[in-house]
Amino acid sequence: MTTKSMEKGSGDRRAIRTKRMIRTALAELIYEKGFNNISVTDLAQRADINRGTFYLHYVDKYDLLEKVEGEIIQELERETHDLGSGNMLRMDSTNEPLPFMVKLFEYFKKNAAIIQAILGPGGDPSFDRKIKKFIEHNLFEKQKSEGLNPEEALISEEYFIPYILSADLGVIQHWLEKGMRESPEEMALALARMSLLGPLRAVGIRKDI
Amino acid sequence: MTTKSMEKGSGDRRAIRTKRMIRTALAELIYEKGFNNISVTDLAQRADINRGTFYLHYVDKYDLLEKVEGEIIQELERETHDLGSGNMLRMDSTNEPLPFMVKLFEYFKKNAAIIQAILGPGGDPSFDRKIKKFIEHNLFEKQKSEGLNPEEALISEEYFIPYILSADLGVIQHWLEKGMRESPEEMALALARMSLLGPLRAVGIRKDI
DNA sequence: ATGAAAATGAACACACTGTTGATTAAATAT
DNA sequence: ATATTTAATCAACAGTGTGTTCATTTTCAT
Repeated sequence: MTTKSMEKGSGDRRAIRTKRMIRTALAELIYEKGFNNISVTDLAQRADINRGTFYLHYVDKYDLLEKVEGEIIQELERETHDLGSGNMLRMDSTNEPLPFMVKLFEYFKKNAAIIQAILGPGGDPSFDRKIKKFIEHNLFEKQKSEGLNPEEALISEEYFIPYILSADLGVIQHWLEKGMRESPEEMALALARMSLLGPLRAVGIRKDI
Repeated sequence: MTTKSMEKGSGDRRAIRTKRMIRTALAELIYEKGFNNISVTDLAQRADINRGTFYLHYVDKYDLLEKVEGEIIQELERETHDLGSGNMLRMDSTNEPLPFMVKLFEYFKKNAAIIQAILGPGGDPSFDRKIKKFIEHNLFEKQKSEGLNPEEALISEEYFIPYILSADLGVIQHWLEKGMRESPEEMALALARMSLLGPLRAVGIRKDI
């Protein structure tokens, strides 16, 4: 887009420092009082910068949130784009997690503070959808209906993807909130098993079906 | 609490009318511009009432949202409390949906406008949790771990409930957004099958496991 | 060391807030 | 049908946060 580097003032130490402090303040404040109740004044105070400085980098607090979310998605794409072929529909072992899912849990663990804030009750309800869309692109890419036999389908094809995506994200959130006690590998495996066998059989009940 | 009826001014026709108009305005405006960007002034204009009148009923817009959400949960409880025994863990037929789930879809269809607004991207991220908690109380009440054999569990018991709750709500949201083309019975049955058999087998892929 | 870029501090009009008091309108009760 | 009670209106108020500007100071890159 721009002719110079890539964005206005992203090369300067000060600008980077300022943005970092604003982002940290954002995570803290969302967690403390919810995004709704945050003012730019709050952010500036918490980040220990002049209020005017905030407007040097962001239009308003919504612009800030949007950009932070965008950077998270971009970073996720960067860290997972080389993990191709790990398609959900081809997964056949209940003893090996999908590499993509492992990476996902690892990234979430690494950036738990800001992600938990945005995904949490005081966060942004639209981020949920952005994450799901990202996961969908990676789990069900292209060959969506390959190997799918409409004759044998017990349910409409339309709903099993939202089912899995929501389930996965729900488990991720639960894991985050409970302090990330399990390893990314354990979690990714648990998800694979629940989607393959069904949550009820995977947990040991209902092995009779 | 109060000695008189139950709440200040809830018996008067005018008060009821006003509240109804404010609620309708709320649903519309959330849908249009998101709860974040709504002002009390907006609500009053859209509902065609004096701004001061709003403050006669609610403290602020957050109070309004909270009360609307509370009423939804209360109404749900009222409409489903007689549907006992429909426990998820005891469900054994893949041809009969849980009555509780059918009722849930029916209620959501009946109140689609406001619920879609609050659950949607411009809505309240904490409502998600309230709904899930309500569903959990009804699907997994009390006898949580009955019939559960820890020896045979492939995954930690802790995660299958969040898995199912998130999956269910995700499917409900998808159904709402796509215009509620399927009947509540169809949807409840699809959910039952996916949780019993696993989403992948239920849709016709992966019958080999 | 010098020019460029970022951060500061103060000031500004503006929009929305939440409250008040006086007045009008409409519902309920008898 | 009228009296009484309750809700809604209207205008005005100070208060808070907004987004912008401009002159000035500080820091960075080279």
